Amino acid sequence: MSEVLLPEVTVEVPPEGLSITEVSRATGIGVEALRYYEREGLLLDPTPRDAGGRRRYREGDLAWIGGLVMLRETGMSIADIRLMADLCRREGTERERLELLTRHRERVLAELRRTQRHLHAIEAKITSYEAVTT
Amino acid sequence: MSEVLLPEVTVEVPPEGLSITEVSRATGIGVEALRYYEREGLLLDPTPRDAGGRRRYREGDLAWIGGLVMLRETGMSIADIRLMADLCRREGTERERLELLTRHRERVLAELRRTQRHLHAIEAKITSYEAVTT
DNA sequence: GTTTGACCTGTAGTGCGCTACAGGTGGCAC
DNA sequence: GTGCCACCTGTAGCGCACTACAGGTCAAAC
Repeated sequence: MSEVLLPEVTVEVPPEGLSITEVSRATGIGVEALRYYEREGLLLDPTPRDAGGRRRYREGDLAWIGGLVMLRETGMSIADIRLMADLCRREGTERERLELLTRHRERVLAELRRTQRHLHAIEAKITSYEAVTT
Repeated sequence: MSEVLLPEVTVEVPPEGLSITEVSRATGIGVEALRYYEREGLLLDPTPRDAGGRRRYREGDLAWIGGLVMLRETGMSIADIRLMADLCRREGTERERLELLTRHRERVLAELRRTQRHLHAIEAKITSYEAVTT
């Protein structure tokens, strides 16, 4: 079975899991950043280890990391992601999770709209330069 | 005459210009940041001063700052904005300015599309939580 | 058995973009 | 003339999110 990590990324996860370097390559997150996220409590639970103490990421770990990437890349702070992880560890916190996500969505939407406005202005400038440089 | 600073912000600029605090309020940029931008060579030319050495921003200064805000808020680095300012001080650099802007537009567009993809995923999650918490 | 290399922990350092003083000046209000 | 306040310069400090060691372990490769 293969795991949909991000809309544009799919990974095959063998039964023994993936090494940290493999996850890094699949997600685009650096190895040090992956360890940092774990240290900071951003993962749902500590990554399972093999006999030698090395991290082995399973499908569930990958799924969570996929979500984490989306939150990070849309600008959610480390502190808020930790909050989300803390909530997801406790049952009956669905309402709070929903609130956190909803507030995040509002911020992302506002930022998206602002960027689009600015983009239009930038494109107008580009057009005027194109007229000059032809 | 009133100046269109940003698509959503218009300022009345008196003939003697605006003080740094007034510009700060109009643009949302902090006073310290405005001084920092000037120090870093992000302004087209040093802001004109009154007899006492205080900055007095005129329409032209405001127009440039409006553009600067758009570049910053779409994620252009301080270094690249300085580059743009350097180019705009020299004539015959229109082609380079166009290139810089075009590369920036590509980055902004890519980021915008990624954010939109992530937003869809976040909204799907929100929907599923809404189903649970009703 | 030793070399190689990927991994580990713990801690210190980095880059960016501000932000916060400290210490001083200029001009108006009273 | 003395408060007071907004402004000035110069420099130091900060918050965030990593990133880079140093020094060590473990397992397979030779």
